[in-house]
Amino acid sequence: MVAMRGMDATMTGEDKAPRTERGRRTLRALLDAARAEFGEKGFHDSSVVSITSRAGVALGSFYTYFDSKESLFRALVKDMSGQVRDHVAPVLPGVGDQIDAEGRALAAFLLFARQHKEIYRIIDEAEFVAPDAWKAHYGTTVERILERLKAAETRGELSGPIDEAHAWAIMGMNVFLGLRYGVLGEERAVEDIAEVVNRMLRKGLG
Amino acid sequence: MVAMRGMDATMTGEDKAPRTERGRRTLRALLDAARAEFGEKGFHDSSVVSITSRAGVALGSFYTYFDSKESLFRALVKDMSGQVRDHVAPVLPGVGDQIDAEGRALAAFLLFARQHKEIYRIIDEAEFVAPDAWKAHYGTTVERILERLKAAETRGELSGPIDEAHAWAIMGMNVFLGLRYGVLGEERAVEDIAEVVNRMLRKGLG
Amino acid sequence: MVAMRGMDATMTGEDKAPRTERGRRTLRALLDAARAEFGEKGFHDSSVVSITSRAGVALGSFYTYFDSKESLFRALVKDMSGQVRDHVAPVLPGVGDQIDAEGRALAAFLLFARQHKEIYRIIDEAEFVAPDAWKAHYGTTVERILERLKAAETRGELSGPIDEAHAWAIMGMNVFLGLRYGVLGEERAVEDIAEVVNRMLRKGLG
Amino acid sequence: MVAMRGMDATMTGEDKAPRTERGRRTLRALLDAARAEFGEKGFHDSSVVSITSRAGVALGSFYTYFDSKESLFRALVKDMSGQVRDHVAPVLPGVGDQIDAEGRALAAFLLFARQHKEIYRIIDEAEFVAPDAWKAHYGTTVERILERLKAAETRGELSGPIDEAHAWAIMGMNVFLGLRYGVLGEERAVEDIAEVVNRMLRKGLG
DNA sequence: CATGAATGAGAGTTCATTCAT
DNA sequence: TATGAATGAACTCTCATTCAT
Repeated sequence: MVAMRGMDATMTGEDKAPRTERGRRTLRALLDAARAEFGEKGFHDSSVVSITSRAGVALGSFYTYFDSKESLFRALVKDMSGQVRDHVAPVLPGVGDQIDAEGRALAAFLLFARQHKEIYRIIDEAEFVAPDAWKAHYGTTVERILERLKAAETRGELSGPIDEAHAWAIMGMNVFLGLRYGVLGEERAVEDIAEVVNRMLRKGLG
Repeated sequence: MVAMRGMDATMTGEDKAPRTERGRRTLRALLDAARAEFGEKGFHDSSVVSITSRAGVALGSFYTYFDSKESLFRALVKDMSGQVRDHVAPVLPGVGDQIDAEGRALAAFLLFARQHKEIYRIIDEAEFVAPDAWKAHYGTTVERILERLKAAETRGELSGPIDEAHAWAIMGMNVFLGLRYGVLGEERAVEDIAEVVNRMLRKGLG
Repeated sequence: MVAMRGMDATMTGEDKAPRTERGRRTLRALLDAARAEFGEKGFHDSSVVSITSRAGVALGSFYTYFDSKESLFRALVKDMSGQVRDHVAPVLPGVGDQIDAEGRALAAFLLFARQHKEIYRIIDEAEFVAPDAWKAHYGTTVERILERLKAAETRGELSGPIDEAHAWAIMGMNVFLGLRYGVLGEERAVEDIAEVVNRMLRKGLG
Repeated sequence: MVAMRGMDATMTGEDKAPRTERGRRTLRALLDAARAEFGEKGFHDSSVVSITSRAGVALGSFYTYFDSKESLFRALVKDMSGQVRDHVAPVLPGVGDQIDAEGRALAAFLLFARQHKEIYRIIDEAEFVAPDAWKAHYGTTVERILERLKAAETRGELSGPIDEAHAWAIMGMNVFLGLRYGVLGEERAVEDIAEVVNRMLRKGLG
């Protein structure tokens, strides 16, 4: 992904790891509190005091585990990005061709978004707060989509030529459908939405 | 859309309108400075002092025209939302069917995004800073797309049934393609991208 | 009044007098607006813009007539102080002795306070905003009371020796009774209150 | 009144209480600094920076203990109101009748005012800055006076009928005598002033 | 490891006053 | 005289981060 050059997806290992069981519990509590807080109020209206008080730990303890409010946010974005991946990956192999698989992936993503509505607020805000993590998220997502499409093209399932733009287009569709039918409203079945896309991808609208 | 042409969406309702020519110049300077500042640094890293100093006016003058930093941001979002609309609308009528028209719309949008790269930072951040303006932007955008698709369906140009999900899918594609090929990189011609989408919408990928 | 040394009761003639009829009307409008504004909101929560807009004149016009917000306030305090005096003085001569006269004075003052409830807010706040005007008000008031009492003592109406403390005591009674039965509530007739004081002054409570 | 003795009226309900000894010291320093600052300069000319710098603590520490400049002022008014009460109450029981007792109360109040000259500036300004605390102060003061007078009337010490107006009259006398002979000048002995009032209340001026 | 008081840079906002028109 | 835009000093309050206990 040429445009993604410069993204730093490898900034793992910052922040301090807990060494005791008690420490592990405190860290967990902080992460959960942060996810709720950032999801509800956004990065700037969230405060470290509020996060620690949600977590039931002392203010100072925050800095035992994180270097800064930003570094916690970054950790959260990476975590959620990974979770999406882990949630969607298992449904990709299955009956049917790649277009069917993309439909299943969208359905799985919609389900995930419904269970974790805060994901949009957090990942979207990463554009401003943690640009590297944000670029990493969308960069790897689009790369994965493109690889799948290329492989399908090679297998003759798609009438190419497939290029990067297709992957961006599909990611955009998924993101906005996830926003609309995952977060903003749940009035339609995820399979229904997946079917709409499936038809579009298979035969177009014409 | 036509009804919107020329109307100053920036100063609707809130904030005070200037009564003299000098005041009009000051207001213009503030809006321009704000667009640049917010586009470069985002809402929270932008400051009113910095905006006024860019604009070459005194700090206090800001509050002659705007109630708050937020209200300026809101005004800007509405303004840019209107500009996108005004930029895209003229290309919609033309030769070919609705799918061709959507392709032209995307190309026009890409050109606009290239000329106004700050639009993404500003409209995206509105999700957090001015949620109402943000919802209004995407809400009217999707409505307009849906109307066009429905009309085309009625004309028999599209093999329905068309529903809201199609509009969201198309908006998502456009937004992410605009981000990728309008803002992040300009290595491909806008017609090229439009053609990719055109093919997808016309015949799918199958 | 030894303690009042230093008060500047003579600062008349500051501010600019209007020379035209139109100017006279503007000045009048400003004074009326100021009285209402200061009475409602107090000095610090009142603003020059608000006063001028109440008066229906332009902001800049304020400085055509007053040097500053404070100087307007000072003018108002002197004005109201004079009005109290002018309202009470006429009732002093009359049937009965000096104690009767003091009762009539209190009744007249209560009536005035009921018609001009803002007087308390304005004169009380003068302690902080225009100390000289405040000292002048209470200084001349107490002097006038003391003179009357001394004269009555000379006439044999009072069993002396009368001194300054009596005057302060009576002024204090009047001020607090005016606050209670003039401003805070009007449930008792002013003659009723005057009668209570009359009895106290005539025979005490014992 | 007795029930009030020793209780910290300063920290009732609002504002945060310190949990450590160090915190207690900081809070104390802030309160002392505030009393001096407000007493000298009044509420509006006092600033939080100035108060904290007097107290020798950082600006931010102010907000560890108080919600706002106003809330500190309110706390101070309540505190001083309580202190007056606690200072005067002990002298009420004693030899003689209720009129003697009121004289002792006035003398005690004068002494207190001499030691705490800032009390007038602070309580008077509360009319504008903390109206509730101001009303509470004068309301409870007048109630207590009225109760004492009624009880004395019942015991046959006073020739009634006593009503609320008497209490307001006496409070007014005390307040203005306290201002004149407690704050503005100390040239007369407090017993002297008390004696003047004693005679007035016992036999009137007639 | 946990605690919470202390710190202070920095931000947004107000408004009396000035002044060009 | 009247107007209202322009000015900028001054102020309150926030909050991420540090550190002594």
